[in-house]
Amino acid sequence: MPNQKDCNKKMTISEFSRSIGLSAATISSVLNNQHKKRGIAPDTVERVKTQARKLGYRPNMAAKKLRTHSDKLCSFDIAIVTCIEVPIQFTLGLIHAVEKIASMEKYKNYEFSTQIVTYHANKMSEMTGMLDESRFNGAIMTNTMPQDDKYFMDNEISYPVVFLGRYLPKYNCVTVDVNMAGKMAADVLLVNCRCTNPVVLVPNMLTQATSGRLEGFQKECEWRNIECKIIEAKGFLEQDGYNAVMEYIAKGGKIDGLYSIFETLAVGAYHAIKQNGLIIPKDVAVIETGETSICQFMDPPMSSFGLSEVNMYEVAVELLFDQLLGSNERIVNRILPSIPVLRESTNRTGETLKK
Amino acid sequence: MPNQKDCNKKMTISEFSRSIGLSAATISSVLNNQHKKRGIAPDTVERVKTQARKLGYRPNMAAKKLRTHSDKLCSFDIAIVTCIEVPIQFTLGLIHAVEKIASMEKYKNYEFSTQIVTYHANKMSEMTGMLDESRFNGAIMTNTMPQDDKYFMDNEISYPVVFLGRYLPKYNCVTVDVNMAGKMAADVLLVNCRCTNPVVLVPNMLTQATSGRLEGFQKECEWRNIECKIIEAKGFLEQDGYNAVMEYIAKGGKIDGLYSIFETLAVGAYHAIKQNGLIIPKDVAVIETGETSICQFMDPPMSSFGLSEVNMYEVAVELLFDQLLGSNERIVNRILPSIPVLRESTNRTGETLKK
DNA sequence: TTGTACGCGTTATCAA
DNA sequence: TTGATAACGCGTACAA
Repeated sequence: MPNQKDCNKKMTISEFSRSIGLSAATISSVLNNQHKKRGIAPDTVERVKTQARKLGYRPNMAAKKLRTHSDKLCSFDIAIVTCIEVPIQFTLGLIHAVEKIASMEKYKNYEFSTQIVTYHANKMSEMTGMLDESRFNGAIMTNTMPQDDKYFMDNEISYPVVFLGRYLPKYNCVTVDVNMAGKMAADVLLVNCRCTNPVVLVPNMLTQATSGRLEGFQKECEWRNIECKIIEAKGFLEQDGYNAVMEYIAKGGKIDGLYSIFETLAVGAYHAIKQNGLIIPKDVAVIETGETSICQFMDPPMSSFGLSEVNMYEVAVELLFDQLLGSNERIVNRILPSIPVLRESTNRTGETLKK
Repeated sequence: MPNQKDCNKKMTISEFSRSIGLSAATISSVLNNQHKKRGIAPDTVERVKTQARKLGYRPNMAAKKLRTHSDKLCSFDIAIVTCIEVPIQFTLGLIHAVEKIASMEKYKNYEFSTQIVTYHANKMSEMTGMLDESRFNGAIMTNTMPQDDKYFMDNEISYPVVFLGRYLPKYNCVTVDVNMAGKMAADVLLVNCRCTNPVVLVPNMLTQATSGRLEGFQKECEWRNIECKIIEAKGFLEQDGYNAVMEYIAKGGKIDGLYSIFETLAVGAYHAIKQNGLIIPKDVAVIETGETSICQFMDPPMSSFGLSEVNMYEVAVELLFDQLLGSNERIVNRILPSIPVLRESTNRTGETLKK
């Protein structure tokens, strides 16, 4: 009898049963601590436990749940699907949101089990079981890349799904008005700060959200007849933002205003700007996308785009839950406003900003 | 026939079957896009789809997997268990680690499905199914609070589990040498920086890891006969760290060195220190626990404790996987060294630090 | 003290 | 074109 480690197929309780010469019922009761109630002989208990360890037997969860959860409350398996390459702050927000929404009164009779599913950028088509309802009952998709979006448009997901931060006409979406955000960022830099050499800092992979911001920013610059440079970082991390800006300045690139369309990049950019002896906001005004908790603790506090009082994650999760319960048939597209939160990094008038 | 929304019990395909007057097999094939292959009549297909939407029918994943995945490769359900109150950067590292370790050659015949399970601080005892192998085959426990640790010591988890960042004798653990970290932090502040008014900044809830650091720091201060003050923040967030330090200074508290045992708190503390006109490191030297990507981009770059080349998350995940496959019976306790990464925030000699 | 038989909800196969 | 039936792996009531 090979143990689990040497065997591709998952061992079942009946194989276990054969290997030890006891019935499956006996084994089951021992492994679930029911042996006292059932009155199993102490040395049988020991034999079973020892053999379980030796074989590396692990019960099949699907079978176990099927048998056990049947008459319990109604449960759903949901997934948070995210691309592994993007720093997954989003995922955190979603996990918290699931916890919070699930505890709402209206869902008290339901149980939600959350899976995390990761995939590689633009490789969604290589995943199996994403279109059919064969892995989970519902999902929130986030951080998808253009190829992935295309895959979902060319094909059809057959279960409730909410796309977060991107708009795909066929599906439920919760997005922010990214074009508007880009436009407003440009307005802040060009009008408020009177920048003449604005620069946009972007990651090397553009999602629908990030490219929308870039576009909004560029259009506004164009309209105002001001040239706008683009710096492409080699990834999504602080270090990538730092490297990109250092290189740009070293090459003599001009800059008196920076719009970072990804938060972590802005943190690195801040450092690069200061290291070049430039002062924020006097020499370079900075604004970025993604109002997270550290913005106001940067030095100087960094202007950003927030989401007012609405929590994007909670909106997405509640939408998914309602779709799961089957009330809404129609496709929902919620566009949340993107509100600029102006701080010192774009304050060139020297006025004290109200708290 | 009530739809899913009005019914506590989960609707099954046979109820669906009765409600529409078709066999379960027919319904199943339609909902799984097998109707072409099976030659189902077009209007039957339509009827089934319509009814499915009307009823809000969602298949039972456990049953589906049981039937479908049987002869596929061997799969395990694992969980990342984390307390909801703590900002879950740890969770992120774990998710990435699972992705990475699962793709290793030695696990190519296995499939891992990752669940996220959250619970409230010190309320582990109120969770169901955490001791028996009834929800997942294995788990990584992190961010547990003292009461939770006690619960796990008083009871027995019957499946493979790895505790991350805390030491519980009965179980596999991957920890860092927190006492040593606390001691070294004290050495940096007291010896290198010659601080005479060291302060420790702690969150309001102490885990085993955080209290170990505090203890190590305090002991070292005591041994050197220097008094050390403790500031307790009201939570784990930047804002909490900021508030706590502002309040301490406002009350006339002395401070010329700060050890923050939680990273986000340090970010807020930085801001508070600067806002009081104090200069880092000249007036206040700062060091913290948790080498994350933003440390080196703070102004000035912040000293911290890192984990050298070993990735704590990956160690934990690989340990769990190996236990799942049943090779190791013995309990493993891996203590990883905590390496100080000194940057400008503790550099009082004015020397240029090597990169 | 242990084994037998059944059913959980689904899908694949075969029969009609 | 559709329905009946068996089987997936497990837990439990009941029989032995």
